[in-house]
Amino acid sequence: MANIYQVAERAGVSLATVSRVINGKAKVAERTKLRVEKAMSELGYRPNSIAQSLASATSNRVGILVSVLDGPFFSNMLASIETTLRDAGKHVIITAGHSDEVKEKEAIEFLISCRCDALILCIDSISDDYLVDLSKRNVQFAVINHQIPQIADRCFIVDNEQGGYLATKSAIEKGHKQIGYISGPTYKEDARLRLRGHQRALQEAGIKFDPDYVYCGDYHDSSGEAGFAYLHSLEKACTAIVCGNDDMATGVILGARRAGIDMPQQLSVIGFDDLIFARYTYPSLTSVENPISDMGTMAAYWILQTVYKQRVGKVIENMFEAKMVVRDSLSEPIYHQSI
Amino acid sequence: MANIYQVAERAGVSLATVSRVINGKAKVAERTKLRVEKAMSELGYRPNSIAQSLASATSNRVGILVSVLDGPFFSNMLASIETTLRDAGKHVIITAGHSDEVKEKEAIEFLISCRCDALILCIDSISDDYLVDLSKRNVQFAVINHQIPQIADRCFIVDNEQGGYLATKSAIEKGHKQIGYISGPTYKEDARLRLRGHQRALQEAGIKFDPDYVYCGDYHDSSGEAGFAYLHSLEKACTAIVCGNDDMATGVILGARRAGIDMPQQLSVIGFDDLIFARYTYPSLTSVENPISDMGTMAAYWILQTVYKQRVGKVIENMFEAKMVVRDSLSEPIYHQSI
DNA sequence: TTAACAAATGTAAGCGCTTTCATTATAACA
DNA sequence: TGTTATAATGAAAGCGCTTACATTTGTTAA
Repeated sequence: MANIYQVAERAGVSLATVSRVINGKAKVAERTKLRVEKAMSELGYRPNSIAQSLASATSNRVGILVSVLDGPFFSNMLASIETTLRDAGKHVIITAGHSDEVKEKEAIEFLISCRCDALILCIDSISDDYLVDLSKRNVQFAVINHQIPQIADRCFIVDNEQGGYLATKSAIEKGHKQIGYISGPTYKEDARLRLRGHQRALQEAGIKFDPDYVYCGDYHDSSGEAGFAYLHSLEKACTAIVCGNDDMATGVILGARRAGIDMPQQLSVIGFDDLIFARYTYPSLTSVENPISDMGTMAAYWILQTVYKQRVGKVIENMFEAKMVVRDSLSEPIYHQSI
Repeated sequence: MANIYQVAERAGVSLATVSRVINGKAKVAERTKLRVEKAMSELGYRPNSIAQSLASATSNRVGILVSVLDGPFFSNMLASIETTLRDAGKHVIITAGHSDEVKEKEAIEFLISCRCDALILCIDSISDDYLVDLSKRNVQFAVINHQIPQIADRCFIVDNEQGGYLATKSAIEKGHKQIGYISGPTYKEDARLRLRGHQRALQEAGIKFDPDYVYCGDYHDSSGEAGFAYLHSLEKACTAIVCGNDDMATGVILGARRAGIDMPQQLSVIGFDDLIFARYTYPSLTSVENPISDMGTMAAYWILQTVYKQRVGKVIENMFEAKMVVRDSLSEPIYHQSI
């Protein structure tokens, strides 16, 4: 493939001039610019991005680290990040951390050794302290789904507390009073915040919060089943179960069906995330939308603006609203209907 | 960050020697090797992969193009490709083609201009001819999910005919005789092959193939619903519907439930792909496993072997077996049970 | 001891660009 | 017309490596 010398020769200019028309920064006389462009297209010339990177000390690579690459949660986000960054001429390198602290750190080091200009991190096993340290090593990065006070400007999150609040509130509005909650692991901040929102909704409605009606799961569907079994065994049965995510809600649905419980008549179920399969469960799952894709796009814009000094016509927002997506798995409780 | 000169200086050797210990190809005396390694770790040195790429004319990048990045189908595959290639020290650049011919071609050009050493293509809108041409432009690539005779050695596919055969055969074995089929768009080879397998299973069982019992959908769930409506309206109703993929099978389930049909008692449904949500539908979906993830891994091995001349201890296979995954949506037909 | 050869290491060119600084062409004005 | 300011272009160094080739060092055998 042709290189910049050959273009320069063909256009009868120096390679510096060719470089100028490639980058469009410095000004070049219109006539010579046309000559150069003609030579470039005649030769089918494409700048060698590797040489550009080496000479300019900018790789134009953005590294993305997600905790799980397989599974539906991040795929929309990856798609929107990829689109946004590719439009800006950046390359996206994607790695998976497999929800493991060691592997996630390795992946970060891998991305750094790839000379990424910036990273987007969607992780769940790495401590805040590590990330704060990372920010001091002058590694540029954005964090999705995780709020770290010291570096809040580069964190992009959904309002988890509000999401938990809305989920429980929507159950209360249907008339539910006995509401179980299956939480994600409470060492995770998002799980804690969602639970806190749940409590606030109860309190606001004058319903006493009873810790016995909270089961702490691990965000996987099996713990949804286990949580259902636990809540089902309690003296006073729940008429609704709010879950910290959709996977666990799915587990509840499976468990409840196995127990011969009619949904939503006898039991309403609410999830969180609004994953793609929420509409395929039976009954279709009412859930809190997690705008993970918007967060990814915003993180990409933040990087374009902060790292690449591009003017993106966007206001950078760090916190995203949660919204209810109501489907069939939420209805009025049976004792309410029978009045 | 330190560069190779500083390492060389600290170790008291020339930079060529440092380069040799980095790459491990040429031999270096054990003593000097240790000195160099000591210097590297003391300086926290990491080779600059961009400079390596430029000097060696190998980018160590592999580009992946998938037709849809959002959605569950490819995410497992991406995960396994990424793991395999990262272990081999390659960087993975992922792009989406959005099932659009122009965009897919643009994406290929983008990946080429990224100087990828090789591509892995999972696409559905680009013609065979284009890919054959591409192979002549000495672009190295593997194709997943698509069989092209001229370049068969670099194509990795599931045995679609066998998959379609197995799906229908499993229905026949349960006693179904009136079996509807909802096909993917027949301009796609995989859809045609799956349908052909369906026909073979019927023929083998002595059931006459009736084209009226085939509905041609577009692989999306809405066309599953439409296909159900069509098959349901026929004089003699089907007791089982075999679908070209899981999305359409999901559409059938939704449509059938809306029509008040009991599944699987009154209607069995079989999908293809065994997507992650197959176990969450109700009834849980019997499907043909599409080993997309294994195919991705194999394509990665093929690239490591063919492009990077690495010895991978693997036999490269191009065609993968389809396997039935039986769940609740397939049962004996009602008239059979009542005997 | 020394010739002959192999192993280890060094030298230097080059990969294809960007960018600083120097130079030349052009324009503006007295 | 000559002078100066300004715009356009060119020359050349360097980004951090790899690698062909040259040189030095070490080893073996006569």
